[in-house]
Amino acid sequence: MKRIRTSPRKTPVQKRSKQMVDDILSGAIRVLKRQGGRHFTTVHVAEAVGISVGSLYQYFPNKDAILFEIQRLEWTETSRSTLDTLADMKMPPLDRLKRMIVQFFKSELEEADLRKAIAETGLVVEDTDDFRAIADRVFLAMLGFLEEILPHASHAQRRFLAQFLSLTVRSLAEKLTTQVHSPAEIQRWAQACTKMVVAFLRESSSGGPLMKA
Amino acid sequence: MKRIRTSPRKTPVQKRSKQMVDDILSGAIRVLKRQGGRHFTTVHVAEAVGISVGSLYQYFPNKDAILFEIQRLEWTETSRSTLDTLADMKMPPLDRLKRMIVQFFKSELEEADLRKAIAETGLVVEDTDDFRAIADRVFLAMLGFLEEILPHASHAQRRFLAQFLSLTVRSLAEKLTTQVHSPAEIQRWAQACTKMVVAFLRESSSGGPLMKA
Amino acid sequence: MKRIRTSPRKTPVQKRSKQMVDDILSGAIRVLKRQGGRHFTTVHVAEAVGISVGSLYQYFPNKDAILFEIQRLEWTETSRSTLDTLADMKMPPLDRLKRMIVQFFKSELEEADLRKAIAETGLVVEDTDDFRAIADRVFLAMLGFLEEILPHASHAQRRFLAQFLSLTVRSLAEKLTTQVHSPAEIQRWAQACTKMVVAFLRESSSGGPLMKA
Amino acid sequence: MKRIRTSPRKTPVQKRSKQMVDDILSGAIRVLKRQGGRHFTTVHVAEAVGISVGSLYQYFPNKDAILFEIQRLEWTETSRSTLDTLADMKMPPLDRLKRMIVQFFKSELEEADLRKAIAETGLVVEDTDDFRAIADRVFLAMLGFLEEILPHASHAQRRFLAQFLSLTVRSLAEKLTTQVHSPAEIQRWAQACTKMVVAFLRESSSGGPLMKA
DNA sequence: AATGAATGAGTATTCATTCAT
DNA sequence: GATGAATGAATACTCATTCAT
Repeated sequence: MKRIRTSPRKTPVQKRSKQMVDDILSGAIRVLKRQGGRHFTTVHVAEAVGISVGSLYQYFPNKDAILFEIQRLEWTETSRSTLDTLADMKMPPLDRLKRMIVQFFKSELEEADLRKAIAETGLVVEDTDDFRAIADRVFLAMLGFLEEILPHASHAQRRFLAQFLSLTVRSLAEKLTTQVHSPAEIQRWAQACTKMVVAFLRESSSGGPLMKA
Repeated sequence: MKRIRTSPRKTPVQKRSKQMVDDILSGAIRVLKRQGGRHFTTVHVAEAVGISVGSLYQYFPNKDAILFEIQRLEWTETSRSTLDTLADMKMPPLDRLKRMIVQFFKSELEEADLRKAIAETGLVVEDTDDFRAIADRVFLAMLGFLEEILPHASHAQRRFLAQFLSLTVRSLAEKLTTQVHSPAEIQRWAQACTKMVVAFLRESSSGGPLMKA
Repeated sequence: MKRIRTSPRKTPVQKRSKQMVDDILSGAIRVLKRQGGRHFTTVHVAEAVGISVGSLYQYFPNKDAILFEIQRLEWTETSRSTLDTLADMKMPPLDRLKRMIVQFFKSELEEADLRKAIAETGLVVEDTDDFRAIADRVFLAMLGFLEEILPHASHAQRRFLAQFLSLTVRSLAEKLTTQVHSPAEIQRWAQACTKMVVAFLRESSSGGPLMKA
Repeated sequence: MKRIRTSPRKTPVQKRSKQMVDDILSGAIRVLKRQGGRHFTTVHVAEAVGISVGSLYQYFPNKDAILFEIQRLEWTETSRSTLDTLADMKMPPLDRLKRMIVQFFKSELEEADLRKAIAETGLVVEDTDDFRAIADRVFLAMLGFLEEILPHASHAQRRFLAQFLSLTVRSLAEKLTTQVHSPAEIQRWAQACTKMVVAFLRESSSGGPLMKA
């Protein structure tokens, strides 16, 4: 089982390197979107960036590392903006939840073709430390949120719910956006998703009060 | 966009051929599970089956067709047993739903490593006629089920719900089983899933009665 | 250098065999014309004939032998009708020559696509006993013709001329018909060819008389 | 109908590349002459050149392109030296014609085995732009020559003659040299060919004067 | 005699990665 | 640091020929 070496050969420190890494990643994304995952080659990427393959390998130890980093960034970015919303105390909890879900679905829609291309690539990253780190962050945010709205639930129950809800929303959004591409439709699904999740939460808080929306 | 040619070059005749096709598929599955999707090659499969590459190509037009067929069979089988449960009139509706979800999660768990290997292969089959045919069958069964338990809902509403629920359950089950492998855990998630879905249905039937569980 | 085994594994004696051989050859010709030389395979031929590959090999020792036989037959047939004309004593000699050339060009035109397909096959047969046998027959006929019209030339001179004229006409006709496909054009070239040949003969007979046309 | 892609994937830069291309071509020619067209494989060529297959493909997009280039170069070279002779105003016209024909036959003799090997390869290039470009150049040169010696002929007549003579000489030389390999014999045939052509030209100029020989 | 499934060597082509310049 | 030519293992697929039934 081929381990994915993710770390760049040499840690990029200077700004120049950071810039280069970014350029490579956007070049790679361009190649993925344009040619699909089956034609994603290092030479293509280097060409798209306007550098040589050799230079590419100065910043990434191998091809998979590039794909991996693209995934990681997308997740990081999506989860960050998503969690910001969830933690935005200016809104009532359920509004935040709803907003977050809609936002998340939209952002998954935007990345749908990229995700498809990465899938064609054969890269599978679900069981990776970096991935789990992000998932953990989401988990914690969700846990915080649940403490807010389900103060009477047991800790264990909230832990489970946090994972359950994250995974449900994420998996549905990912799968959906590979099949449906109309923003209006996506919106509708996001609303249904919200409704379902809320119904579930309400049920789960039975006995205890669910905060009002 | 490379079309997947599914049908064998020559229609295999009789039982002997049927046997051969089955052997190839199980060989292919063995290779996938043992070596992962990245080493799934025609030669490996032929070796695993104990035949020559040439013979392989007598029964499948190309490598993708083998993977495709594995997927198709898995889906067909899973959806069939799943739908049988949903239509089993000996049980009250919500019991059937619950049972179906648990069953579905279990069967996805069994196929988890296979699905991962196929994913590593880079094959993307979501937008394929065969796939959609199966999805349609599931959709219709779900529609029938919803007519039973949500008799007062509009047709359009039921259509949407049918798609929504199918996709939700399927995407959650698939994603979950790539990460969690303990049957007990899976069971727990399946129950939560059921609870969520039922809560959602109850909410959706508000005004009208939801059959008793 | 791979020798071409031309003789069938077992000499076909009965009518049935003769018939079969013919069927195979016409099937092969059909395949050549339809699919071109690059896709000329034994299985295709067998299918076209409506028999099994195994049976094919009952009548021809290998694929090249089929191609070879097609060539041989075409040559035999073309040369036969051609030589008949040359030997048809009812016409004055130069009329026969002219007629023969025109006829030959036409028949090469008809076979042009077949010849192209065979060429794509990579079969080269020029230096083969069977080929030389036919060439010899043509040579002898031409020699006879030259005795008629150049009675005063030396034997050696006539021998050379016989070969020269045969090869000239044949090579021109073959090359021409791979490039020009309009019958009218071919006719025109055949006439020019005749004129050239006659001029040459007249010149070659200088001193002695060239028969009147 | 498979188009032949001639240009290399990437334009090779500078002299170094030019050298490499030349090396590959001579290696390919060596392979063709040594092993014949049936064993002309990319691996063999790479070995003969002393490089890897990968490098081969840096300079030629596919196998056919190599063969094609060999042919093209041979034609270019042969036609060039041939046309130089035909245009060499220091000699009287018919001497130039004679010399050209002899020269052409000799050069075809030298390339005979190469041509045979290429033929065995199954490559058919007659109806290709590059080929026609060369043929056109020959045609124009011949046309110029005919203006010189047949000033009274019509333009149309000269056009036809130019094509006719080119094709006649070329086809005869090619065919002959696949069968006869003695330089003395070739010489003799070239002379006969010249004589025939001149006789034909004389005839064609009847009425008008043909320059003195 | 006929069949056609099985064979497996053969081949073109790709592409991640290295390393001399 | 940058370059990009060179590498060559990897791999899908073909097809002439055989031979058990």
